[in-house]
Amino acid sequence: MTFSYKYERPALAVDCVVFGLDDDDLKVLLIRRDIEPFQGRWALPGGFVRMDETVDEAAKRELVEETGVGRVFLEQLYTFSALDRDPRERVVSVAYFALVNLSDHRVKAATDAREAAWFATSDLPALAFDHEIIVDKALERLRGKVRYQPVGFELLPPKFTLRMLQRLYEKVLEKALDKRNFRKKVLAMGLLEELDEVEQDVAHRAARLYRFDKKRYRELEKQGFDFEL
Amino acid sequence: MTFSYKYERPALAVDCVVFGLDDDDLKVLLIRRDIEPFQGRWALPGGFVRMDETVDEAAKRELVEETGVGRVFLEQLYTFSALDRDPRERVVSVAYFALVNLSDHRVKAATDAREAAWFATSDLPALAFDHEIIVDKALERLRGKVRYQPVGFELLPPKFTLRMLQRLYEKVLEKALDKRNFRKKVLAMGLLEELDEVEQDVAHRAARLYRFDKKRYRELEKQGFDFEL
DNA sequence: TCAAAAGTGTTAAAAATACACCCATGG
DNA sequence: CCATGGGTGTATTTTTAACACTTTTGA
Repeated sequence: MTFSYKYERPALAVDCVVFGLDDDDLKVLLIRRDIEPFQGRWALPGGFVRMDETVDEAAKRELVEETGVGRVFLEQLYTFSALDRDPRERVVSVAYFALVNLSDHRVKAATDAREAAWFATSDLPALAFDHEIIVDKALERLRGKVRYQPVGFELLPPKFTLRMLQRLYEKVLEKALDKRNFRKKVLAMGLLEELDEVEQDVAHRAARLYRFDKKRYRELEKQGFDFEL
Repeated sequence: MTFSYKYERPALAVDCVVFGLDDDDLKVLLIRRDIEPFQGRWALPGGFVRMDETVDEAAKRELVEETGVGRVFLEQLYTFSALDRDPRERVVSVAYFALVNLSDHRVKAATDAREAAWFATSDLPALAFDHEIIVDKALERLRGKVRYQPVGFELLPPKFTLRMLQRLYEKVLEKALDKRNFRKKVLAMGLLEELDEVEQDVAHRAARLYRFDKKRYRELEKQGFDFEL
């Protein structure tokens, strides 16, 4: 069966830039292509948009299908449409960027049918299509966003130490931050719930755990509060 | 002649939210639809993407064709893909937002073959398709952007008074600003070139004209300078 | 007892805010 | 001469930046 149109149309796809943070680096989730074009190369998870789903839904679906990653922060990034971005035919792709708590997803991605792996943003392999450009755009967006929206927390487990939070900001913004000033500022916002728990299994004094108070943030937001770090 | 594909594909369109500023208000450029669906309703300028152009190019082209607006600030906004956004068939639309100096374009738009007109953002008519949602998204983006990128100048003539600049920020951000503090801050950035000219034909003391120094901005930007107002 | 990171305050500089009057110009 | 907006400075508060030592814990 085929579908006929009066005018020629590009194919429509989605691609997802999934960021995760581990002890060392900010990472991106890639899958290895098992078909041409770019067979064997690493690429962003993605695929074609179906007629019964929005592009948001397509991005979510592809993410689950290809990497097992579900229930994560996912936001539309940019639409890429260079005429030759796919050698087969004209494909316009709506890119998304996602933030996940890497420790939740480390295993899944590695055990999926298709080879999937995390790569440090500072050390990416050659990518298929225009995916390097897409990753660059996503990084730029993440760096801009993290400063005035509380999206960084999506990269951490629900309970985290202030040190983990600071490292996150340092990795994303690529600059060192002063510990005391950072703690002062972040606590002054009143968005962190101080828990009666400390981290486990560390070879030194255990740090207190905190939780991001989403409810409180939404309240403050309504009152015109601007997150800023 | 028709084009056949193995899988069904949505049509791909672009829509442009063109902002202009006049003495009273922030305005949006709309055109009146002369065909169904939504015949007679006001809508955003836009149209279908051709196979030999990127979506950026399509947006530029449609803007010129439908409104005569060319050489303006134009930036991709968001891609809209709700299944029922067009009653005829599935159409995915990449929205753009544009900033123009309204005094340059006031006449052109009005004399074009198709009826085009500027509407205050605070008083829009009922729009075709999901165009109200698109305008809202564009407004949100403009408000966010104007504070940390020098895009506001695109809404002014090349030579402007500080009062005009302040009014721009007040209209876009929807809040009053203190005159002295505003002038201090904006001049302290060192991005305004003070001209040896004053405004003409005003019924009171004429204000000095300034020009935005784009070259200087790009230099500072390279050195890590962040515009902020 | 050592290594590693947790936790904690103060001071100085810079930036943001609040605020009011005289001046120049054209009608 | 009056109405309109142009142009200007200071004091206060708030925010940011710089900076170092003691404590806790597990190995």
